Amino acid sequence: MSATSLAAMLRERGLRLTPQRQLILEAVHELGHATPESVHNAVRERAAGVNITTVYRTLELLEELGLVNHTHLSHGSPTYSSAKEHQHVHLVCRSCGSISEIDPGVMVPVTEQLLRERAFRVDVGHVSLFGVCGDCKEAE
Amino acid sequence: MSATSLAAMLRERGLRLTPQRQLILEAVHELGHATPESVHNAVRERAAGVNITTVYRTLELLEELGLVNHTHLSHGSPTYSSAKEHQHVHLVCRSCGSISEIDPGVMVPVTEQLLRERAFRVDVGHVSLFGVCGDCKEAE
DNA sequence: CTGTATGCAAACTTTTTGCAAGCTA
DNA sequence: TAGCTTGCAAAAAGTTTGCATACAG
Repeated sequence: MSATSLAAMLRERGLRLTPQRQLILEAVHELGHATPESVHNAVRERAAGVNITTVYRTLELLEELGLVNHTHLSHGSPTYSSAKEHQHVHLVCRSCGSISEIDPGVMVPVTEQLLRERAFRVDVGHVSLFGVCGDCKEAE
Repeated sequence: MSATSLAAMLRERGLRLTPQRQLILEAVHELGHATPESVHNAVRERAAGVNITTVYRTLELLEELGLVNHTHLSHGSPTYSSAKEHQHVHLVCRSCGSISEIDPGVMVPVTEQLLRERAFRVDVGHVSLFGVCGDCKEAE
């Protein structure tokens, strides 16, 4: 996402491009799995004064624009990630808490069936699958 | 889930069967999609003194025992449901907020592939798929 | 200039923790 | 009786809101 295209998307809605919005979007890209708090920390390294409130408001805005998605990977805070760059499905181990990313291609059979049978269009960038990973399964 | 089998599962771990634990488990069964708050309300109709703290602690316990699962259907509170009775996958429309349940069979291709290729065992009772439902898609 | 965006502070909601008293086994 | 459980209160975490100031266009 370049600054100019972000600016264009904002302007289409009568909204403005601000340093905060650029920095927050960049932070989500760089962090990969970003909670509001981790975004806040990352942004403050570059611009000390940015407020957590602005982070919340901007993440919501970026999600409306379709630039980021959020999902719940564990208890507590939501996790945001870039919508455009390499979408992925999360595998969350409920035993050791590890999070891995897999190619969303694995979901194709499901998404096609749901589209066909229920006219439901799954947002693949939003999928988290919970379960037990190989390492923890051995240890059981 | 009968009271006696709950009692047995608890005793195996040196834990105790209490009225609160029975009521909370029953409430999850009856409610289907139960937030901690809705469980609290349901339980208080039968036993006024039960504290929200106990609801949180008990839901966590019941999840450890494998009797309930939780998932995040939207922003905010987690949603608990019975693990044993008819497992289902949730379809959550991010446009109108509607939640529908589908047969977990739709996930079989995915779960089998992940088990085969990554030794990851998906907990199907825990899956929520976000996207846009047919009605909202028409309206776009 | 106009009106959107931000920072600040405070309120709110949800969840967790510590501890004394109560109750199950 | 022993020690697991509960209720209560307070703290902690996470999120939202109102408003005056700052700033993008």
